[in-house]
Amino acid sequence: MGVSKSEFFTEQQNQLATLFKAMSHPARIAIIQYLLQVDTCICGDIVNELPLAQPTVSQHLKELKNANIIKGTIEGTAICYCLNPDTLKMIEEYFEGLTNQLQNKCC
Amino acid sequence: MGVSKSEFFTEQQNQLATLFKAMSHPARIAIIQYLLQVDTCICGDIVNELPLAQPTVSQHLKELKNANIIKGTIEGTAICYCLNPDTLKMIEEYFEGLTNQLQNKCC
DNA sequence: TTTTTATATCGTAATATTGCAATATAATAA
DNA sequence: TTATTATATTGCAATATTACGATATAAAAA
Repeated sequence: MGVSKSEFFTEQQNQLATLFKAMSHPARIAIIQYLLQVDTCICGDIVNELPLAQPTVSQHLKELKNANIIKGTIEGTAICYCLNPDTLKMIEEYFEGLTNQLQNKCC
Repeated sequence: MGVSKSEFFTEQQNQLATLFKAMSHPARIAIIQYLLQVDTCICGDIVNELPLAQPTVSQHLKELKNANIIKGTIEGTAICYCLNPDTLKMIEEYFEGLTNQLQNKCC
């Protein structure tokens, strides 16, 4: 059907899946890595950094913003995008807990 | 077009995107969490744990296996699935490096 | 051998994602 | 005011994902 049966899973499971979906495209990974690499948050040249047309980049930025992975504030005619440390920290802590729990297992 | 222009991105960016795509569905998050919770790796009852039909679960397991997030070994008539600590540790370390780099930024 | 049990694969319908041209919007510059 | 510049939205074609019934496979049990 193409529809995730999200109503059968917990809210946490759906939230995590949404976060990972936002990061499941190389262009969006590239955006994250670019925002990490630049010194300042006053950007506005993300479109030129990617091998994709402007509407496509805009769409990817929107998805990252919806997932709270990046923040965008209007800066005159440009828009200043930067990473959201809270969200990334949250994901890090999830994997930290995951690997910690794993250490007590077999495999 | 529906086709990711993966050839324009680095191998690392594509690999990360593939990993996150494998984790971008609540059923697959549920599988990971279930494998983490059970004491032993001798499983084979994952189908009963999920609110999805057997072919659907089989498909999700295949995707997690392709992404190297879980390992499956034949155990008689059943199949023993367990998490792959190496892959999960790798993702954890990626986010660790990411949040460490973020601490020196503004925002 | 036949049956049962566990899992995989095929085929297909419903829906989602990706990408971009065209166009809209909205702020600044001329 | 009329450009110009930066970004967003719309519409749509190509492709991918999700789900599952039907069926296949393959090992163990009867």
